[in-house]
Amino acid sequence: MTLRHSPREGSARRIGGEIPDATIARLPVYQRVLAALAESHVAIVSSEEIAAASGVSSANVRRDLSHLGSQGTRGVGYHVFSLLAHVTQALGISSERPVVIVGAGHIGTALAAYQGLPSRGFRVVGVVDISVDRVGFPVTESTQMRVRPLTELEAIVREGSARIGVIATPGAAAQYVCDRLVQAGVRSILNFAPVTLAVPQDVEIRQVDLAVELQILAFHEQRRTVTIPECSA
Amino acid sequence: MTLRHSPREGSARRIGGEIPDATIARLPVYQRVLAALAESHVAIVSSEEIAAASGVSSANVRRDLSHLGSQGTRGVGYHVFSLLAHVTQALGISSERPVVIVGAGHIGTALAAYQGLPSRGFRVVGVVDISVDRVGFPVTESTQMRVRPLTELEAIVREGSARIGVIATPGAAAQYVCDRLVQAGVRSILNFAPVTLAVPQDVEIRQVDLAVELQILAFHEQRRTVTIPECSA
DNA sequence: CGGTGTGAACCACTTCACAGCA
DNA sequence: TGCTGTGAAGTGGTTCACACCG
Repeated sequence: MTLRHSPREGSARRIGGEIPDATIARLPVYQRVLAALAESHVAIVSSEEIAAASGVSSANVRRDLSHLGSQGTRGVGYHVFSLLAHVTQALGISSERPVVIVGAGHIGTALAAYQGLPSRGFRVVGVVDISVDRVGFPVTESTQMRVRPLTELEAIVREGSARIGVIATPGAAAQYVCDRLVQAGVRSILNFAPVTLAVPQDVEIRQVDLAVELQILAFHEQRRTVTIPECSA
Repeated sequence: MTLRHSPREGSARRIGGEIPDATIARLPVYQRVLAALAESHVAIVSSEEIAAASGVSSANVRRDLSHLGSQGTRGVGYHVFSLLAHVTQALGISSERPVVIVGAGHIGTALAAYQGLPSRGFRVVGVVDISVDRVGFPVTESTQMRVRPLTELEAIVREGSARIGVIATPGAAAQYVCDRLVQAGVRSILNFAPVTLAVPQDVEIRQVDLAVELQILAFHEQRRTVTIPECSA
């Protein structure tokens, strides 16, 4: 799932275009699709094609893109390169965003090893863990980055200017780690631990729980087998 | 993120209570919270308390629970055990759901090793990979389950009666694997590869893209720094 | 033509506010 | 008295349908 924690940042107006949250959640997908098209030297694309490649309705794609004030050509479509630039710009990939990862288990390592991060504007400035079995060892085979001790968390955040943190620890440690991240100045947290975290209002949390995703699938699966699949009139 | 693929299953009515999707996505969270309370031998809980522990408003909790036709006591609260039973029952955890995982990289391994799965009603019946470097080796240190070759995918699905599959492969392989899963009879797929998959209408896909989650955080992060944080009247 | 951009209708979900009951 | 359960109002997002224009 993806809990949205703060119902609506009581203050904090948006910039010009007033982009809805639902649109923002889709922009990265469009970006990926457009990047692939650009790679294939496709110059023009229609909302219908973007829709098909993103699993969204074409009307929704057009609405989303209109929020960026983006410029398609009527009767033709969108210019892939300029649209990609627009989307990328809206997502703010201009600068390199430092990210710190807490927990060098499977998920933490997966994220640290993920090839797609640099191209999306992220740089992992450190992976920390509490276990002596992991500290000092390379994060993955393909990197020379080493896992650092939890004690260095604050130093890593400070030196790397990280404002985004990832919690990939067991549930029991999550709130403690969260507090330390917030204390160190991290403002955005991606939490993989299966617990609800308490944070100050100005810190944003995104929750990803793998078991929850499976449970949602299972629910629909169950319903499908109980319900009559085709029910006309 | 969590793309909802089918805008609304054109057919397929819901059962009695007509439970909304948004509620379903929160039920697993309530389940977790209630299980923890039960563990602590708490007998009664109010919607306010559940709300606090789940990061949801109390009105929303009450509304959600009312969809299950659940029975709280006015002036008192909910009986933890019976409510937990209700929620669990609604999620359909009665039976053990077999799951097959494709890709024994970090994410696939993380899921296979996740302790929380059995208690939520899932059983991993197989982990397959195409790489000779992984096939035959134990999935994790703590299991005797071994990674099996991709060629055995269909056999594993059949023998394990798996109707849920997880794709944890590189993007390039995802559609191919997806086709094979569907062909083998899998009806629900959790996809971690950063691609949009094409599936028949009766197959449900849930998409989890770690980079997308980070990008959404980054967007808000950016906006926060650009916008005036406190803007009264 | 053909595809964008968008008002307007529609829909799903959330929140408010309070009646109703232990 | 206090908390549930729920009509009614509010909010945000999606879809429709078509005017508009290259």
